[in-house]
Amino acid sequence: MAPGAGRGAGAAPRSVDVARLAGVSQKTVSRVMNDEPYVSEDVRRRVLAAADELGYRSNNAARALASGRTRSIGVVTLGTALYGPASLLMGVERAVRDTGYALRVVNTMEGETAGIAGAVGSLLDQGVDGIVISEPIDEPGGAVLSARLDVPILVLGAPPPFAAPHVVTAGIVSDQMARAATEHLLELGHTTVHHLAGPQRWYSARDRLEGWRAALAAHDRAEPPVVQGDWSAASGYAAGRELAADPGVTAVFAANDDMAIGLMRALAEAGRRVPEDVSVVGFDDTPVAAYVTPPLTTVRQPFDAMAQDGLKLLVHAIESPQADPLPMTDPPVELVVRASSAPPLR
Amino acid sequence: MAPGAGRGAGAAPRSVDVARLAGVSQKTVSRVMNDEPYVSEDVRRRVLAAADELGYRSNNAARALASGRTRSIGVVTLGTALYGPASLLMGVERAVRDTGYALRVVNTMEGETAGIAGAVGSLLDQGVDGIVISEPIDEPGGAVLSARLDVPILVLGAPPPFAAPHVVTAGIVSDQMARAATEHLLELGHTTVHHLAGPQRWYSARDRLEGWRAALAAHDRAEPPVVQGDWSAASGYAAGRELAADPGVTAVFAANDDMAIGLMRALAEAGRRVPEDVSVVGFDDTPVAAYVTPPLTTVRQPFDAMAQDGLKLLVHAIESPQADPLPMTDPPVELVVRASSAPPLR
DNA sequence: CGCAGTCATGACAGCGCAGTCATGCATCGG
DNA sequence: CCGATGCATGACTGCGCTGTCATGACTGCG
Repeated sequence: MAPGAGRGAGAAPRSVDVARLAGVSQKTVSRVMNDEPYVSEDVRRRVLAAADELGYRSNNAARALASGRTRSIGVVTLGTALYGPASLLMGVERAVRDTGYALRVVNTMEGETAGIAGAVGSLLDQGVDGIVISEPIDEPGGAVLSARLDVPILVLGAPPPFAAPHVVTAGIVSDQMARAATEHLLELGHTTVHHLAGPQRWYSARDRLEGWRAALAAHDRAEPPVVQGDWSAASGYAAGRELAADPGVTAVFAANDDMAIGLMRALAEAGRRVPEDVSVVGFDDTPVAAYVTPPLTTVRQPFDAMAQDGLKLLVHAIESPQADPLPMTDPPVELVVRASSAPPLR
Repeated sequence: MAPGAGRGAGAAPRSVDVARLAGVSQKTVSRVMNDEPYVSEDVRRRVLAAADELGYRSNNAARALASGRTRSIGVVTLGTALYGPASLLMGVERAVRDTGYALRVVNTMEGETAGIAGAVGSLLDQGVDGIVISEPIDEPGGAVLSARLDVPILVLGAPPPFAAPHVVTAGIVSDQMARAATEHLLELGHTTVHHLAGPQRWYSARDRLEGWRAALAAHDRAEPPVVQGDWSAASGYAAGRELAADPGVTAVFAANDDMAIGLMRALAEAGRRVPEDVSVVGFDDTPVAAYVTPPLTTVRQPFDAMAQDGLKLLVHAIESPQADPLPMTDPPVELVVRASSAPPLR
């Protein structure tokens, strides 16, 4: 920084420049900018006018340094365009913006070395007041968080994959939804329901598996072997070729819509009609679910509500560190029945 | 800030703490942390060991304040989970991370008052070294950027919707791809090709329209009326009911896969077979495109490559403000031919 | 009328880092 | 053998803001 450089015309205006123009002290400008009390209306107006004239924007770095708070929240997501995670991320962005915080994003990829803990670390390096971990997955070696974790963490869609203080969780409703989906098929008259599961490293996949299992148990049904997929339509297709060969399969609950779509294609190719021969239920209600052949019965998740509820908790934890955590409300779930599920032919 | 509070055990360590432990000056710690030259190997090791022992992380706000750079890049996206924009956002995240910058995200929603200019403003408030605008749309009143825009901007997937200095653009290849898709249908022997367009506020929608138009013109074909959709499968379905009623329609190029899927469903319901009666080509190659009925011929966009190329330009503009802009390389495009397109029956 | 209380404002310091410059020590060439 | 050069390091300062405290003006009340 050249000491005698003066401040060229290009330099961004600072609060003292505004202060000078408004004829007040720099501190008063700060008061106005932060909506602090004890500023007369007259002064407030003058300061705002001066700020506007100069095109003043307060310097965030300086504010963060002086106040010790960055007013930003970091999000860790899995770097995938899958409908569920992507929708949840959009919901989080909206919810964060509503709270007045800024958003920083770090993705992790499956199989990446640093993983979730690395992503959290990079957010802490950047300086955030809180962290959201969206749909975490299990990682090899387990996620070990920095011991000096001093910001609250919200884990969305799963119980935290690690032990840490200040952790709140929201939006664990998959199992109830999965159970509802399975029971829908049982109530249609199917003897049992097969499950096309997501990758078991994902909590949401395990959760849906549990919901399916609970529904079968509640109705005293035998539990057929689980078929594994990886969320992709391709894996659903592969699973479908297997299931199509088994005439005992009359109903399948897939852990997401993409797999359900791949599954239906394999069934069609094998000459098994949906829903006459096999009923299929998906999960997510992706935008195309209603328009594939046949239209897919599926479960709609309230991503926005989950994100909003969760962020309320997080912001509460940030701004009232001492207070008790807020109670969770379960967001509304919806089973959308379409043509892919029907009573079995007899 | 309590003056006499001392620094409790809970306080985050600062560079002077590291310096004290390593027996060097605070400035030397700064040198080591920033990989500056003129530090002996011995000292470097001692400092790193001390930092590790204390769990030191440099304070980003202080660094930004002292250096005048935040080392972060802001992204403005449309807040949608649509496959295309979401994939591009993921690509941008990865590319930003590769450059060593942090990422801040602000969404805009269609119809939101603040719009793109507001999102850019909020990023400038936060302090970013560069801005990426991903798939901008036209806004009512036009986007007027702050006159005091002093950071470079990268517009991804469109020419900038506003005039501003320091703007670079990348990834405008939709029209070529759309043209290729249309020509694929013409070469199969179709007399003409109908177009199911995206919302015309989106540049990418207009671009695909232009490509389609160019292909028809190059082959001296009449240009049938354009059908309007909004990217959704529902709008594709609505358009499909219209098109199905017209026996002259034998080939349709849809501006994205979701609309193509809705379209195919409407055709099926109307008793028009795909591809025997009507060929359909989509755009995006969403994960389910290969598994719908029939599997969809579509165009695959190189989102990651677009993001990486674009960010290379942006970082160059950030770090070498004087230098000429880097040349653009066109990323690879791919037409994926599947069963939804075939020669017309005669 | 005098004192306490409230409101409105300013002076000052310090947040934790990087930039600038000074300094001390080793190395080299003539 | 001595000045010129290069390397390694430290002292000091300031980035632009917020927190704390001091100060003065104004209000109400006994």
